Amino acid sequence: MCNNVMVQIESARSRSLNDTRKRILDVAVEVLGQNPDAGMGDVAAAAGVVRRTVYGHFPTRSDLIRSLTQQAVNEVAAVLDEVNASDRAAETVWVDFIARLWPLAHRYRVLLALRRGEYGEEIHALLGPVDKTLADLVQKGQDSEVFGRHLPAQVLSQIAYAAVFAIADNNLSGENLSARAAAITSLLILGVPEARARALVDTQP
Amino acid sequence: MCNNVMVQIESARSRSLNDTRKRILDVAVEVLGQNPDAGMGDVAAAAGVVRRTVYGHFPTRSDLIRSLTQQAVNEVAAVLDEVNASDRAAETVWVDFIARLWPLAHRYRVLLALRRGEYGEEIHALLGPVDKTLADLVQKGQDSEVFGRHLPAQVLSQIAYAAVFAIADNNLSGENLSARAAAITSLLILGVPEARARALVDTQP
DNA sequence: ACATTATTGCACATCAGTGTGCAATAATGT
DNA sequence: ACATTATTGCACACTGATGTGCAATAATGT
Repeated sequence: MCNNVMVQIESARSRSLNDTRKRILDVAVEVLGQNPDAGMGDVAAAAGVVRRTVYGHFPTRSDLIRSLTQQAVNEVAAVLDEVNASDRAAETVWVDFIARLWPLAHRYRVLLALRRGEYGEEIHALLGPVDKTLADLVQKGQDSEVFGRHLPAQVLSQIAYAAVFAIADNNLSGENLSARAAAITSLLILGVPEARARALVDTQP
Repeated sequence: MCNNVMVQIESARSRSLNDTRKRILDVAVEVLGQNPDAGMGDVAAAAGVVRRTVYGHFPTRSDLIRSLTQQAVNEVAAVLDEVNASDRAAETVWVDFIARLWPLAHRYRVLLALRRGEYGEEIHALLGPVDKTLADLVQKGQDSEVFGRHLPAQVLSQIAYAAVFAIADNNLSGENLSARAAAITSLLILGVPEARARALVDTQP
């Protein structure tokens, strides 16, 4: 019974706690996205705290990476599931997906950066469901003849959405402009004719 | 004059020397391509020599990376320059380029892997001329209306040939099959209609 | 056989990053 | 004011990778 009080107290401390924790996570996404080999010290410095504090929230570098990846995957998966819930045509779903993915793409390029090197396996595992859902969507598009068959759905989906991340990455100027461009390019990759691609993108803001 | 003899002797030793050096370079491409964070020890082990021997040929890890990158860039640049020499249409040149690039793509995915993290700047510098030539080629294609304008030539070229590397990477099965698929996909990215893309790829083996 | 050179094996110094412990201090809620 | 908790500042041990030095050894060309 006394324990309940303890628990309440513990959850009461959580304001400032979650605050710094969240800031560390945010800045870690940024730092590790730019340099996957950045250490705990770099993250701490960028977050404006001392290295020791980071270890207070994440006992291990692995834990930080894990939490980081988990959050990124969760957000992407949420977008994908939400968009994929309807029974619209694969084309339409894809356009919608890219449109909502775009704001996250540049931020979460850390996912692409971390897929190689040391934590690749783990990230691949976390990313598994997303990859599968995406592959299924592309497969569905291929079955209904709206997407091309020049590559198997599994790899085609990878290339198509990797391209979106790549475009977001090489994007130093107009954000709004490139959002359209990214969507159109990904549709081209999927084998959608340019005219049709433009029509799809423009009729769904 | 005696020095000449020395020089001759020094170049006479070069059989076995260049042999191990080349093997180390070859295996380093492989190892670092799979894991960019691999150390000198890993490379040595994979090459079947002792760590000390690697340091005998490459005084520093940086030197190894540099030589590695230089070789890769040289090969890609050679292909590109050779193909780009003629005054054929941009489409045709591109298809030719991809066809000759393909055998190198999987091997030199190390280039994409190393662009982030620690040596990114240096690699970017070495890759600069290639990137520029490629951008110019795509620009030329855009000027003659055979390539799309959904993205600026500079980033479009990056996306298009990065996709080729990505396809080569996700390629666990048919090599010959994917060579065509890679070429077609890259053309789609460049805004070439699918029918035209297939025609281009098929009429130029 | 001889001389030259590449390779090996081992020891060693160095360095950067990780992770921990603990007391002092600042911020917070009540 | 008080108690609780997060943060800080330092100390330290530990690990893994880098790079060097040197003598022993194997391989090579002449």
